[in-house]
Amino acid sequence: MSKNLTKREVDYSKWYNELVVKADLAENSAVRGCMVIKPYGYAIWEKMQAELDRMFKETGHENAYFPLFVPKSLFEAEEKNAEGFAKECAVVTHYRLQNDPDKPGKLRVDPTAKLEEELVVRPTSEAIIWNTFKGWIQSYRDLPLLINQWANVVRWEMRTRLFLRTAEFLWQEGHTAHATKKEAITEAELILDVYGEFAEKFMAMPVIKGLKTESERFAGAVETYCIEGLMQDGKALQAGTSHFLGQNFAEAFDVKYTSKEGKQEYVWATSWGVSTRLIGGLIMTHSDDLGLVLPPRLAPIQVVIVPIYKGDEQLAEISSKVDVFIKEFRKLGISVKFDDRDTFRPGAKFAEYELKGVPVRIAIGKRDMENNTVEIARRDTLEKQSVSQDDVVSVVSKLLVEIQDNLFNKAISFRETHTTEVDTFEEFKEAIKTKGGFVSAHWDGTTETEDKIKELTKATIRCIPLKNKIESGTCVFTGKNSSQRVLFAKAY
RNA sequence: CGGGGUGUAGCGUAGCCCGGUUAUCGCGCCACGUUUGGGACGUGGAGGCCGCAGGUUCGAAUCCUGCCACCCCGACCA
Repeated sequence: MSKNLTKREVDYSKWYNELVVKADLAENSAVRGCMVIKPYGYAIWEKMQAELDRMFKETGHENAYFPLFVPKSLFEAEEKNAEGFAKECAVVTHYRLQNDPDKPGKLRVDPTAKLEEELVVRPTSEAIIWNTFKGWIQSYRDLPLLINQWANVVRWEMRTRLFLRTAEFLWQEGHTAHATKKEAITEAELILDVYGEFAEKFMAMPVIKGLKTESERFAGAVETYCIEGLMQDGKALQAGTSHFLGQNFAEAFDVKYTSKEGKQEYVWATSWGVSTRLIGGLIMTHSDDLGLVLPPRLAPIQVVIVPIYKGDEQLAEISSKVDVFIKEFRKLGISVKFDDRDTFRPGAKFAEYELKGVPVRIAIGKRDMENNTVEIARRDTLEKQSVSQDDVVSVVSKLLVEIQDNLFNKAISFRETHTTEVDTFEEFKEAIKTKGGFVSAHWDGTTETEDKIKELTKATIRCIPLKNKIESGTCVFTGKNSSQRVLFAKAY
């Protein structure tokens, strides 16, 4: 499984295990595909959460929390949405266990404790939230309603893949209600920009903003916007989506408001989300054979200091110097860890922090103490330099910015060299098969053509880029007229 | 749900075809000592219902039957 995370055939299980272990309850297939996220992996998620949460709040959104369980009758209210998720819902049917009369010491479901109405474990929360919004919205003065929820959801996928498609995952889901169509579309696009900025500025993962085709659209949406990243193995990753829901949910849940003119109107809606899949994207965008490579802005530990010493006396001397650095780093908001464990040798520590993707490592030993220097190593290029102790803090803080930029630039140039414009289906097949990455081609706009191409090449339309230039051409498959290119790729 | 594969210590494995003492090796773990500028070394030690249940046999990790789990490839999907 972990081997699928990048193209290289190396054993990633070791560093992968630093982040996550799969839930593995003996003899129990029920939790297949769920994750146990270990503290270090979770810390990355917390960093992501913090930044996204800040960005949502800066754009006027508020957090709230809604139930995990959705009564089936609510779930099925918006038909397309219900139909789209029906195949992957976990359902609660009973509320009590009892001792099993046939098997002492074992429990069974109490057959008398059957629920009147089944409860769906949320695969997404539109239904329960819109049922609640009905009570919150009466007047145009109640709008816009801009709500976000941090939560877990469950989607019972047939096949799971760690971080990218787990049965249970953590995410944020935004749900908004607006007075006008225009305002709702603006909101969906605003969030897409937030996601794009987060991906590029924080994750250093370049993304293409675009629109989904009809077949890839969210169930119940009028339009689905997305950001698409490109992983090192040439496969695309849908990293976030923002949906313009029209009035579908307002109609399904009868959410109306009284306008300034005194008329009853249905509200307009959006929903949007990103999940722990982003951790998978982060891993697959930057990691190398030595382990994770984390962009400084999301690294739980930005700088690690490893002392090299013989005996307590040397350690004490080094520690008092390091204490000064730590104070200065903290003053600048740089997270720093001093690893003075005497149970591991320096080499083992170096390897460990490379595995964990810590952007900058400082080593300081007796020799450095004599020369008033430290050794600074950067994770992205693995370069080392000797720096005067007087300059450590300024050098490192510049280096963190440089690493962040370098990771982004590297990923951008990877994407550039793995994006191919083609005009014939032969070129198309060749590009998908041998090179991977994005293939930019004209498409006649029909689902039939999209399906055929998928069948023949396994590539799907990732998006119709928003910043597309209009150029007339002919569909790479059918030869029909087309006004713009779309991006195809094999995807996760 | 279809097609293929694999289950042996915390992890990775040898042994299985061709049944035969006390199940192999490496990593990791524990103790002591020596070490410490790129994953240290030595000595000693702990850890196994060989996936589960039946069967064949004097004898099963090995052969047979059934079941279970996991992985890969499809269908589905953020």
